[in-house]
Amino acid sequence: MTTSDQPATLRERKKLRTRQALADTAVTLFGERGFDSTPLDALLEQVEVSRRTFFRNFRSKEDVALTAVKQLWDVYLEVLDGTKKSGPLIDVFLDAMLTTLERMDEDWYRRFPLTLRLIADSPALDGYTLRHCAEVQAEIARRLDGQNRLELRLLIEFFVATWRCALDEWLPDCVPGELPALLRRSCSSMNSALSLSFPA
Amino acid sequence: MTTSDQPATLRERKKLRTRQALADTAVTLFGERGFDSTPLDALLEQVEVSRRTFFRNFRSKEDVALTAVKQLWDVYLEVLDGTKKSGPLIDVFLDAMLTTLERMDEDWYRRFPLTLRLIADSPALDGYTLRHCAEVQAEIARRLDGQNRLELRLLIEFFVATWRCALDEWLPDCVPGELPALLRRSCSSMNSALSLSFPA
DNA sequence: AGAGCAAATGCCACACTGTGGCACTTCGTG
DNA sequence: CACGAAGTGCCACAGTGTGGCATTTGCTCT
Repeated sequence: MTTSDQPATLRERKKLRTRQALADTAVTLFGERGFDSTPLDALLEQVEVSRRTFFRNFRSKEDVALTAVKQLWDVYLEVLDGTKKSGPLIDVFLDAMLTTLERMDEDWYRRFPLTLRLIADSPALDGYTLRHCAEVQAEIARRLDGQNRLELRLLIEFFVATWRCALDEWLPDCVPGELPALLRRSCSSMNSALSLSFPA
Repeated sequence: MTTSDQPATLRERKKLRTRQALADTAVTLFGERGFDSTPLDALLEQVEVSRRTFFRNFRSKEDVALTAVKQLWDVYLEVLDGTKKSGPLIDVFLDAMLTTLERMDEDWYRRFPLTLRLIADSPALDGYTLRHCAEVQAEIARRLDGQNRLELRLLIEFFVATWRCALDEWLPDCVPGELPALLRRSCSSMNSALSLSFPA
């Protein structure tokens, strides 16, 4: 479960509520009408906030649509920080993601698949997501900063790529319980992928 | 050297010239004033074409800035098609890229580093590039479509990621002759990256 | 409880990207 | 030389994102 620390002040709670309302309405509204073909104004009208307010809460139209993705990686970085990093790094990365998936709540498992479908349908959104992944990867590298930077960088790239492959296989059905197994399977295929020969 | 097949008709040559002028001026102009902070109008004014004409030649402002990147991958796909695909697939991918690098002409080696710096300075451009890479990867997968799709997909992801890592190391100096060696080194680090342990 | 303060919001205007319609020029072709 | 087609320019418009400024709303201190 995600730690939902409620802010004390009423003002902050109110702001958080509009943030959630925007993110929540975004995935459903964009899901119904398409991300590219839905004007931002449609979202603003439905949530009843002004453009000014929206852009104080989110950087862009893409940003609000990808809230679920960002939440995942935020939790992932937290989990990674609280992990004793020993043994094969790939296992560290994998275990951290499995733990992260356990921590996400039910509502997230409702919004995340919707978000993935938005991404699959919109190249612009996909590019934005990939860029976000790149930032997360840089952040991971920064926190683990060791000697062999090239190999570390490569491993991080490989892991995130493997994660995205697992998501692609998960996408059609999006049964929450199946995702960990798919991720494990992808990770266990990494080595044999490298030694793949042609023809098969 | 890139195959510069000149179109017979005068009209097509003219159109091609404006295309090249736009792409060429774009990298230098954006390089001087920054991609995000340079209005498209500045480019149009310098090349003396209307917006209408520009958007018939390029999909977006990002598109014209990334011409060199697209050219690289276009050639890469050609080379890959003309390669006898046998043995370890990773070597096939690597060799194809080495061949591709040999085929690019001098002017490309002037524009490509400029483009990389643009990308490094602009998140939006970076996202667009990553998205383009994803499309290329899908295209590669389509052409090799074999049995074990997951592992093939993984390998392609890994290779392109490794290529991008090599580019990052190449970026500071951008000496054309050094790129192949950097790419070889990155590729030869792939296996050890997977078995990386912590602490180092 | 009331006054003052700071944060959040809404409204307005603007810059920039990208698209579609339409007229005009220019090139290719009979 | 004339006709058709491709290319181009001009114009207007939708949509995204930003900044200024007044107003409201919640917080805090007396």
